[in-house]
Amino acid sequence: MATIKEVAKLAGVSVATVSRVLNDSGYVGAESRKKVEQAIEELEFYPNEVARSLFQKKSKLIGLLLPDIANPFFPLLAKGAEDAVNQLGYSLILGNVQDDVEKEEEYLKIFEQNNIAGVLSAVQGSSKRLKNIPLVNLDRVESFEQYAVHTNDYQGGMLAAQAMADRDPKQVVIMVGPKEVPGSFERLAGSIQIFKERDIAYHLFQTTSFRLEDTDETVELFFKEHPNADSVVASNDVYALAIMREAVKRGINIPDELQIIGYDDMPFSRLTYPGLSTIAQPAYEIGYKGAQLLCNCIENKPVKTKRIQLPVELVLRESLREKVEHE
Amino acid sequence: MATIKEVAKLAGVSVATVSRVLNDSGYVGAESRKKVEQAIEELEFYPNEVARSLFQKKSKLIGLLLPDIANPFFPLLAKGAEDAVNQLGYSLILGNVQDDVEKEEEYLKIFEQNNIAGVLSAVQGSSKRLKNIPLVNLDRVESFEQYAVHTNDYQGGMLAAQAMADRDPKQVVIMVGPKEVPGSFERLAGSIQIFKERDIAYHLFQTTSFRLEDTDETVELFFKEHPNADSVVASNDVYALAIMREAVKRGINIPDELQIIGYDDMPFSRLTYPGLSTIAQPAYEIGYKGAQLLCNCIENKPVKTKRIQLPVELVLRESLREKVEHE
DNA sequence: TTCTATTGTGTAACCGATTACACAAACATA
DNA sequence: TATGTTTGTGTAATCGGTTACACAATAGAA
Repeated sequence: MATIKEVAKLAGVSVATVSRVLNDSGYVGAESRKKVEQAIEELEFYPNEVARSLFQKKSKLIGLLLPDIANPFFPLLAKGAEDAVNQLGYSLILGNVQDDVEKEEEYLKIFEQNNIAGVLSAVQGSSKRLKNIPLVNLDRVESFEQYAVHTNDYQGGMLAAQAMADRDPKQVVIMVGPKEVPGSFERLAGSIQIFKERDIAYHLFQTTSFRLEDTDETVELFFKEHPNADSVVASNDVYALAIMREAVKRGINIPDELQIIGYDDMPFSRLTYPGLSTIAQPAYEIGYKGAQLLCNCIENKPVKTKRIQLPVELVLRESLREKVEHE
Repeated sequence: MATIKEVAKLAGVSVATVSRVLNDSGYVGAESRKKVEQAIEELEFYPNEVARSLFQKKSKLIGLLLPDIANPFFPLLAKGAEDAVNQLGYSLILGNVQDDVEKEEEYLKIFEQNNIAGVLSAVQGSSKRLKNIPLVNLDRVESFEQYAVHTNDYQGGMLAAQAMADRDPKQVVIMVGPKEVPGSFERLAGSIQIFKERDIAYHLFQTTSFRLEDTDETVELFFKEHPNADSVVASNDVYALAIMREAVKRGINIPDELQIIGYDDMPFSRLTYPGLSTIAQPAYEIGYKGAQLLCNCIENKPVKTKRIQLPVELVLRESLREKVEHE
């Protein structure tokens, strides 16, 4: 890789002039500019970001913290973030945290060591150690002063419950996501409100993690605790599908004997039959908008709102029964 | 963030001594070492990787090139890579290439600009521009001199075809993956060998991409071209599930009227019912082993084999009929 | 014409680490 | 005791950029 010195030499100017051409800063004569551009072309020069980053104390790298990239919600989010970030001249350092606080801390340290320009975080407490590094929370909201892109979990919980309530549920079970996930509580509250309003009884089933490895166990437990469930509001699509599978396996007809609604609208939720009805979360958008917001912060551009709320949406497929009118 | 200078001052030594303590290099007196360690502790100092990287012309970052992170094969691979790399003190820069050659080139440039230590690539031609940067190909094999971790696609193709051939297929259709994906051809060859040996007729159906967005279109085309297919060897799980869904929707019984086998064993392939029979690719392992191999190259450690081949495995679920013996 | 403002360019310090080299002290060996 | 080796430490150069500052040349204003 050629350096700025070599370019300067070939162009017959000083490194300062080359740098000015590169950054379009300060005054550069037409003559010099041309010579420098030619030299750059000839040497196929492109500046070393490490050197730049050292001086500026700020790199073109953005840290992306994910709870678990194997959870199908996050690749989509990552893709959105990557697209946005890439368009704006940044790149992502991937921090897969596996719901492990230590690993999260470790990554925040690594980020700092690399003069990261900002952090996109879909995990809990990332804000602590970072001093002057902008951070945007994705999906999960920490506190109200922080930047965040998220969805209305309360509304999502309501939508799911509403869809269920409209379909003559007999034995409702609401799966509640892990306590540490702030959204879980909101969703639950939304669902409960609807069921209370409609005067429909419900049971709760607490899941302890969103990790893909734990589904089998959880599903087994679910059927043990709620063998007569006829209407399930699941905490995400993975659990919904897992329950659906187990149900079909047991010869329970979906949706006649057991109807179910998921949460997220994972890409593969429409690949099953019966297709999973679910609350669609705009994972890609969350990543994309979050990255845009972060880049605006990084570059001190005016930011309209610190918090962007994206809508969720009911997606009806075959896992819910026909809607009962006049209720 | 404290610097090495501040540590030196607090400890009453020179920066060189601090550096020696940090890197356990050269001679350091017991007295000095203790003072430095105390200062480090007191200032919560950790070295700036950017400065280190500038001098060494080599960072602790590894580039990860993926064709499409939304394709569920790759998050798993990424997770494996991340786990390994992280254990060895490196971090990943995510390069999601979207099957776009330009974006790939762009990322390779970005990687160079960041003094990347090495590249893990699951995309085609990444080797061109890199001069002295080690690269390990994941899943896809380019040429025989290159480092790679991959599976035996030929064998995979055979396994899939064998499973099918053992189950009294009447109308076989083999879905062939995109031509650009080297493995596709191998798998096809493996499958064809089996069907030829068994004297079973088959049709081919060419898919043009592995991108998640294109499934609907492809499945529609598939049923138009092969309405009477009774045994499908799919090019991956996503297509297999998509076809299964469409079939069930059309009232075609799985597996009695149409049996199907996928490829990959995605996490959600076991969440459907009927569960998808498939050829399991060790995506996580590919990433993990690939990252280990790369790190060994980077650190000039002895490498036993340039190419690691991992086994694939037939996973039987409900999408295939019962095996017919005595054939 | 003279003075100031604008334009153009180079020199050198700087970012925060690593390390070659010089030098001194302590130790071992002859 | 003289000499060589090992140990310990600091100074300064270096990595590849950016930019403050100095200075010169030119243009414009008075």
